[in-house]
Amino acid sequence: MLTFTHKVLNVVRKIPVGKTMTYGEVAKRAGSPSAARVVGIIIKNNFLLDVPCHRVVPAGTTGKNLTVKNVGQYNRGGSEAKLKLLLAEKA
DNA sequence: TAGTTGACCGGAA
DNA sequence: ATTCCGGCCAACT
Repeated sequence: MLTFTHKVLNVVRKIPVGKTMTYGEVAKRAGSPSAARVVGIIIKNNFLLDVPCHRVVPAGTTGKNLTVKNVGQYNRGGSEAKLKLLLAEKA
């Protein structure tokens, strides 16, 4: 029934490799521009590899500002692992 | 069942 | 420039 959760997962799943999308953008695409937090919660509770949660970064985080403090949290190996993955895919 | 928290964002003081 | 507030929806207690 395509709920917010499903939409968010679907959107994140569509993120191409080497690209990053902000929580706000995902939330916007999901149907609720201000529900960026929920996006994090959903992704956090979702452990499927189909959803590249490590490609989702907080707003203002660009390829230049990629730092442990800017990449945001990660349910797998912490911000460090997330940063590593992003750098590896972005290259 | 209801209340509180939470991987955020944008605007305001 | 920094700090505070409200908002959205799902998961946890």
